[in-house]
Amino acid sequence: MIDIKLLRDNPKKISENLKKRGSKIDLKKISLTDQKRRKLLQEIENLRANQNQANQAIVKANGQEKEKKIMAMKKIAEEIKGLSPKLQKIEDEVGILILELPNILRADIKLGKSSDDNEIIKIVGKPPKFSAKGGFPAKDYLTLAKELDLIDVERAAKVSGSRFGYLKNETVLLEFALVQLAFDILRKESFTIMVPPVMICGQAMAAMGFLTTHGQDEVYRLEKDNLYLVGTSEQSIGPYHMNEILPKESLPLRYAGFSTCFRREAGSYGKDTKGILRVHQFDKIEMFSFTTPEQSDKEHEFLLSVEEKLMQELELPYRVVKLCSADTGTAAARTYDIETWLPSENRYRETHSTSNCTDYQARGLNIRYKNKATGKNELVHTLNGTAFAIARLLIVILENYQQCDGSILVPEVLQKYIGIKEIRR
RNA sequence: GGAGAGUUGGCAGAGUGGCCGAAUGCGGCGGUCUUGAAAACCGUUAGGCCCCAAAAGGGCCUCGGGGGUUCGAUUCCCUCACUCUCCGCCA
Repeated sequence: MIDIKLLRDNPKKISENLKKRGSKIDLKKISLTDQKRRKLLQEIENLRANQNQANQAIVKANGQEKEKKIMAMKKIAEEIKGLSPKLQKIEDEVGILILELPNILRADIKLGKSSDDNEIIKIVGKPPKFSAKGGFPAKDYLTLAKELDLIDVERAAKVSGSRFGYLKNETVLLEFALVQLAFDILRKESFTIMVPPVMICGQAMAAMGFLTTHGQDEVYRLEKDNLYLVGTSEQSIGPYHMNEILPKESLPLRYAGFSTCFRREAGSYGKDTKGILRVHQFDKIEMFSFTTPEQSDKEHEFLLSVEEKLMQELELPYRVVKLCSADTGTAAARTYDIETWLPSENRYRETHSTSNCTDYQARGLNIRYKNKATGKNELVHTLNGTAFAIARLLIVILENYQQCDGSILVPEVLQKYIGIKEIRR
């Protein structure tokens, strides 16, 4: 969440930010509710101050006088009891409204209306030219997977419904090879690797910025146990340091988590319905950093560079895109996507995303560090980035590494992990 | 799933209705002493919110979370969460 004080001190900054993002949130309503809240809070605090003073007097008094004073206090106690639920209600209201406000965009974010306005930062590698090179048209990954018995979505539909898949045979080997490659590289870059919980409590989910009215539709909730399934391990790594004050020397603090990710994909009916590009369940390795405010932009570039390194190791053609104002997610102040070439669609598709969430998540999580210069505890910045979203990586590997004879080469860097050089039947 | 015990500051650990944001010890920070260090001694050491343009200052809240009893709750009651021990079940 953003700092509610900003609503008082610099509401213009917020309204301009909302405008850039194309958001229609009613700022006035939040502002008025907050004013009401503070007024009521003052009232109650004054009454409590009275009460506290009077209680001191009661301690010292005796006999009849004590009785008298106690009787007098009953009225104030009643008054406070009457006001408290009102305050509670209005605080809840403000709490919900403030969660809707998106993070303040970084100054370098380009104004835009949709993903069409995203900036292409760079293009690395060349898309393979199938018809020219091998004299054959590129098959899409589902065709390849069917021919080679690598992915089964038909039977998954029977067992689980739409948007699920079984990985089979070499795709399973490839998954674990990708995991090993990622962890090998990330450990060298001082990430602490982890396998985090995939079920988290509501407080953690809300603090990470995923329980907005809009976001709620996207997450699975386990009603009986009041737990949420994570849509990315970012959601369980961020809260790892909830309510802690981190030693400044430890920053930047880097984690990389492997987890299954669960997404309802509520708003995406009809979009990417085939195959495993957009599924309810997939595995992913996610990077996550805690930094000081000064470090975070540099760390963002670092996370992007790690993503690129991983892609270059696999020798996949990709481009880097900086999302425009309208396409940047609620919690993020800046987001870069990596889009990898997908031959069957003859275009780049998103495989990675890295965001600087500045203090937006840290505020809700209450994660701080001691700033020695000011002597105060200040909020850290949090950043996240995809190392490998396995399902999508499998797709781009299968398609980009396909051969004219229908087999698929295993990227060289992965061969040592699985002991085979190609997939063929 | 059943039975029991617990949850207090950075840590350990007192406190069983008001003088308790909280004894004491350890740790941390600063100082004295010392060429330097250790020891000893002295001092200091939680967080959040509100008012105030800011500073100064003032106020409120927090003893696992929430609720209740009471003029007043760390202390009594209810409830939830978590931790530990034993039994059952289980990979």
